[in-house]
Amino acid sequence: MTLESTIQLTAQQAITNLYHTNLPLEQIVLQETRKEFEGQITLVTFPIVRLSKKSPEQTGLELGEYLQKQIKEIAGFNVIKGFLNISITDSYWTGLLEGNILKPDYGQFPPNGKKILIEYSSPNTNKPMHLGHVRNNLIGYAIAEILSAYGYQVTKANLINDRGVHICKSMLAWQLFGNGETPENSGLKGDHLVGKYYVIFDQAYKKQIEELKAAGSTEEEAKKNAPLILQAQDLLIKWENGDQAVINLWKTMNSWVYAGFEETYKKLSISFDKYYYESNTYLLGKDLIEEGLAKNVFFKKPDGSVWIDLTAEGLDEKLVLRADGTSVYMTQDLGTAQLKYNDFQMDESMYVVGNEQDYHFKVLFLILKKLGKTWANGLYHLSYGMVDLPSGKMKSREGTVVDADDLIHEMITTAQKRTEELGKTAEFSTQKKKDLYRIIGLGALKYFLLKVEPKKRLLFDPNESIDFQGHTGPFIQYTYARINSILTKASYASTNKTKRSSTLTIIERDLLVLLSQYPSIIEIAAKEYNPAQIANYAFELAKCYNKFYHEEPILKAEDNLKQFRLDLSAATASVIKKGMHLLGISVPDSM
RNA sequence: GCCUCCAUAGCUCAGCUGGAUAGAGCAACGGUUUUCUAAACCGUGGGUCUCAGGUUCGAAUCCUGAUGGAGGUACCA
Repeated sequence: MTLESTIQLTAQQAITNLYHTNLPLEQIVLQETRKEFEGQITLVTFPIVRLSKKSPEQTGLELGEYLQKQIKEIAGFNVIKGFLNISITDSYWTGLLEGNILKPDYGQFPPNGKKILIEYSSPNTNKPMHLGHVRNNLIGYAIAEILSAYGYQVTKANLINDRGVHICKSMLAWQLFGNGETPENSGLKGDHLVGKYYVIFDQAYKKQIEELKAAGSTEEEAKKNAPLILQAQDLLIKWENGDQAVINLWKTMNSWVYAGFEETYKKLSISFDKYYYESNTYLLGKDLIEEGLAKNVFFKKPDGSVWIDLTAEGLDEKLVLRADGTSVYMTQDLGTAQLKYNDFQMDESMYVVGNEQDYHFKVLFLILKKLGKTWANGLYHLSYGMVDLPSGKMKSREGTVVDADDLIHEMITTAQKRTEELGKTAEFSTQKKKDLYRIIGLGALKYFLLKVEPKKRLLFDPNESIDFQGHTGPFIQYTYARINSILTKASYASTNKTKRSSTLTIIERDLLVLLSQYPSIIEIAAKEYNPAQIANYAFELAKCYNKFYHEEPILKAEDNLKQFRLDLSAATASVIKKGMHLLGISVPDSM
């Protein structure tokens, strides 16, 4: 049991004994004591005043005395208005170091027996990834790590959108204009090569539309009748019919894209346990349509199309199967949801997908519930905000995208430049430098994207480089490197007993209090599905350590104190490393 | 039209199960290096928490409405 819950329970007991009434536990509010007051834990006594029928001050005093008598870790208290500020003994805080914080599994919750499947990334194979995908990848990966630390058994899945008319557009453009270009003979990364033809298609298509309009067609007719779009649609039909030549081309071009994606994932240290391919799942779901018709969840319109009426839920009617019997997005997703459940029997299934699809997922989950799928209650859409540029939304076809590979490269280059300017790495080996620049550059990028709550939209200005100072990844990495340097110089080894002869300094205690909060931060991040909680905590911790580092000598302290401060430093380094690891960010030994 | 989400310092963001004087970083200005890594630390200035009501001992936080912004509302995905 944590000290906080002990205080809560004892306070509840105190209310029963002193005032002869009961107060539910959740109404006993504890918060961190604000810096300007003495104490570490504060009990808000306003809600209790109406039970005690005494002034807030008197109530606070009575509760404080009761708590101090019952709980040996309480060293003292003070009352200011409706706030009972409780001071905890130094030995409690120092005891946490060896007892908890320095243990290798600090922050790892025991298994909770629940399985969760997290689908994220889910790229299309017609173009390379951009900054929006990077945000998706990082959020998905971080959530997987956080939930894993919280005790879930996590499976990371990637559903690749590898078929459809958009893929055929790239294929067609390559056939028409490619002249046999391959990643090998052009030196282009596979996904970029395919993306290039996607853009070429679009340009040529637009040109045809203009020509048709000039010849008297309406915009709509032109879009529909342009030869290129007809050819692309023809290609899709051939693909669906298994035309060998088309399938071969599709396989070849997709293999280029996969090689490209793997490279990007590797650079981002993103990984998956399970891949689904839409080419294997796009026909699923039709049996669920039959099931829904039989259960009268769906209805058929005269033209044969199948719908669900959600007007009672405040939504619209939604198409689930086309009149010609072919699937729509919803059909596939229904089938894929069932497939995932058949594969894993998970308790929860998460989709990390942008907020532009909020409505789709609302409907998807609702339909599955209406179909009577009990597992549908475990479905969750982790909806995140779009990454916008100052000019607005990124659009692949208009070239207003921040390319993932370009950005990663730029970040690493910038990291190199900054580091060399500081001149600290002169004697590093070439390999060590290379690793370091990668760690710092990616640390800056990942932190930048993860420190913002997922649901909020994110503004990225390509003209303003991502910071390396202040509230950034490199700041935290630097703090780690600094600690590592001290520990190395001291040939640090953890002892079994951390003793602190004199009283703790304020900053030492602040640091210990922060360190003690790490597990509860993980819990909050896991419950909120919010990696930004971890990111902001790591920053607070690093900031607090830097202050400590400036205020107190470590290596020059006398033996007992020195060992304590080394333990404190080691604990901080360990928590920083773990926290950053949850975000997929590495920390360097020196920088 | 209807639905959903967002609005906090010049900029980027924390804080939101209601609690003390609303916090960081960047940018601006000033200071700290014979001392463990200055990617650091300390200080100054900067706020009608979009607006208007309501709930209450207490509202940035909850409720209602308005305004502004984003997204959705396709036999696209």
